[in-house]
Amino acid sequence: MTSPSQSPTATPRKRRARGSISAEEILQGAFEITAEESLDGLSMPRLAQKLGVGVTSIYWYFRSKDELLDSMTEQAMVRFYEELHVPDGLPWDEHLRAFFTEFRRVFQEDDLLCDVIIRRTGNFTPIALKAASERIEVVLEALVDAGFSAESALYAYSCLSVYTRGALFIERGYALSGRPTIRPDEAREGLPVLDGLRGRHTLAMTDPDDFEFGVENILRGLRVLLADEQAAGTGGNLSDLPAGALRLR
Amino acid sequence: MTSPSQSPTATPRKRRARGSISAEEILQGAFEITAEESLDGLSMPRLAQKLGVGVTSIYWYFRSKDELLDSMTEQAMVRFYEELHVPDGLPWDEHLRAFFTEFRRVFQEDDLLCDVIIRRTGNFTPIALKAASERIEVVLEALVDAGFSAESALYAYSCLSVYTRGALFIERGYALSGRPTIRPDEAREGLPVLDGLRGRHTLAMTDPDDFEFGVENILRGLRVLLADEQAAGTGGNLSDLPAGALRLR
DNA sequence: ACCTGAACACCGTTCAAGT
DNA sequence: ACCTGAACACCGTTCAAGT
Repeated sequence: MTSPSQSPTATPRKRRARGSISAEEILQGAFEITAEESLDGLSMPRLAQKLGVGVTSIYWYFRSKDELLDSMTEQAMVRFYEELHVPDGLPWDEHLRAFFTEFRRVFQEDDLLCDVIIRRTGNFTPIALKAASERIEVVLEALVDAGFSAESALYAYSCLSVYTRGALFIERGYALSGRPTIRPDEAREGLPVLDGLRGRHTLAMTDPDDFEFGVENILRGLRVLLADEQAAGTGGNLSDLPAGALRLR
Repeated sequence: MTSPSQSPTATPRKRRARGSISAEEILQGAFEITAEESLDGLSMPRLAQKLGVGVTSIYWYFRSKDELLDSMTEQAMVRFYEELHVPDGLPWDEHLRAFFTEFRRVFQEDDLLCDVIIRRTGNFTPIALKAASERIEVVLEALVDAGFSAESALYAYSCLSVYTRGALFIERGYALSGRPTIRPDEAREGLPVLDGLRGRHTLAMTDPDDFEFGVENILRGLRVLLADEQAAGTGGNLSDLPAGALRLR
């Protein structure tokens, strides 16, 4: 009555044929469970049950749950870049804005991708890293074409990437905690500036207007940097001349 | 031989007296375990064992592990701000730089604080939120004194905060994954810009020079914003005049 | 009012088989 | 070569007591 093989007459589930499972099928099941609830709801027993397979069978295809997650990340990475649509031919700053706005949009709309990519940065396999690098390269080339040095281009990308992923981390953390995002205003009592913003501004720091400000502000900084670099760079190794020194020529 | 109460003659651990445990003592034990290994190593049984207490006793003081973690976050918050030393009297941009550089330093040097505060944003209790708000207010006031509007001050703080916490999230993710931070360079093959930076720049995006660039670039953006705001703001509601329009007076 | 062990429903993983 | 159940060492949490 309590055991899985209930009474002796009930079928305890047939043994599956030799080639009847595959890594691909396991991965698909894992994605389905994660999509239905969350990554926390994904367990080896639940997955085995869903596939109609003994728990241990999964370990033939994936040495550990971690290895399974790594494969999910790789596969999700491909899916992510397929969904990331950024128009061509934009000026560099509009390009960055479009790229990171879209970057954020895709992850906001798909918690699964967020859990399996953003929250697993640091667990990227070489394959996942390669996929990311290829997409980053495209953005870097646009920046270099616009006049940034390769170094500055990567710094610029990194800054926006860390900012955007930071916002996603924080937002996902709120969602997973199950607590209300909008916080009680008591925390602002006796704090004149914060209290003055009551009603106009939450402390979430990741609302749409926060994100827009953040991206625009980083772009503002990059524009100044580019102007400085171009002013200094045309004559050779002049990067410590004051900005605009060459305009006198 | 295998059971905790080994042979009948061995002491199975005495029953503790009525007032012999306290929430404070439990919290302290929880911090010790977390400091010795990591937050993942903290479990209710391990904690009970460390305290010489039945597992269930902890549940008298904390309704759940989550509630215990919430209390840890609150207490860590106080500790964090005690360790955060930012000099007084700096100009606003140097103030922000000092604040967030120090912010990052403290969390980098103390994984426990990082695990219990940064990685638990979204789980802040009203008490934790209050502590944070009070410290944020100080920074906001410095910005308002420098001429920023209250809105811009909070946006500015949020941008740097999200960026800094993003960097900490990512770095901690690398550390916890146990994988090497410096990645194989194969991912760069066939990618001219990234390949050209080989050896000079990893893809971690959170190295010290990355962070410095990110903060400086955000400050650059804020300087332009402040100049625009001051130019537009002196005459009243002129925020859509082009920057510098009032300088002609 | 406080502390307790036994028990429940879960985990991830290993082992020694089966076919 | 692939699939299996039993078993191990863990979890967080609840219950029905003890004192």
